[in-house]
Amino acid sequence: MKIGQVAEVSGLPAKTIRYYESIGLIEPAGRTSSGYRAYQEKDIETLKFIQRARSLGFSINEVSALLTLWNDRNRASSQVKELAKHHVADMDRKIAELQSMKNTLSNLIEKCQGDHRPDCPILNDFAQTDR
Amino acid sequence: MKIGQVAEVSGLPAKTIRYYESIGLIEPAGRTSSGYRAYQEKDIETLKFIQRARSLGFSINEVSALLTLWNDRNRASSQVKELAKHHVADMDRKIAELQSMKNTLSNLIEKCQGDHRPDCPILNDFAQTDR
DNA sequence: ATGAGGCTTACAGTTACAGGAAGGTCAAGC
DNA sequence: GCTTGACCTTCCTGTAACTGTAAGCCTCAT
Repeated sequence: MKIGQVAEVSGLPAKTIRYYESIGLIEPAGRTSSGYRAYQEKDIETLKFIQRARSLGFSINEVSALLTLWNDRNRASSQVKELAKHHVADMDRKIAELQSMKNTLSNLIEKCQGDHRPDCPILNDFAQTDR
Repeated sequence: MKIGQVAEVSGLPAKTIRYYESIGLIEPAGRTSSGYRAYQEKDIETLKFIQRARSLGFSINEVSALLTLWNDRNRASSQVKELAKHHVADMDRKIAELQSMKNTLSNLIEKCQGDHRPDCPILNDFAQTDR
């Protein structure tokens, strides 16, 4: 299979697949006689695995760790669980931060008339020096 | 005031202040005879404004727009409100995305024993080819 | 054999800075 | 007068995870 088809079935852009190879996340693919990348079933499964993990927000480094665990028949499931829990904790932190920023800004928006007049509580708040 | 003190009162690292100058977000600061940046009260207010806007998650580009609006005595408050609402919508999207990823992963985590045994529903799910 | 579309590499651009090197400046202390 | 240490300067590199673009092969159908 050539990279274009692999891109379709894996859900990852061809460009991204080449990138993953370039940073060493995946093994260099085999090549046809003319130099095109040639993928095996196993490679495609790996790329699908990566796509799935990335879509859940794991970083490339985390995905790399997950791949290692996946390929280690004897790993303890606790290792995977720990990694996943860390990631959930990260997401929780980000959600809380976004929520807090959103709440603050929403409050300011409510106070702003939003008409043709220049007076704006949002800008006034940003400009407030004593907070 | 020199950049170090400005960093303290504005809450922005000196490095960041220089960076903002380099990308044109703020006007180049004045200089002392020996070449150090010298800041006026107005500059400091601007930097505080930027810090506040950035802390609410506005991008540099958005902050730039906000600064322009702030300096335009005749802008309509509706312009500011629109910009802010866009940003809240962005944050809402991000929150929803994170929440969805978190829910999916949390479900998988619950199913994983997390003990010394290798069997792991999380990895199994990632490896699932038919989804 | 020719044209379309897929593949190749390589390099630049994105966002918002942080780290570090090499060197100039300033105030205080001996 | 000199040194020391803190602060300042510019310049370059690195980060995360790609995306865009250019210039040039390869393949296949007509």
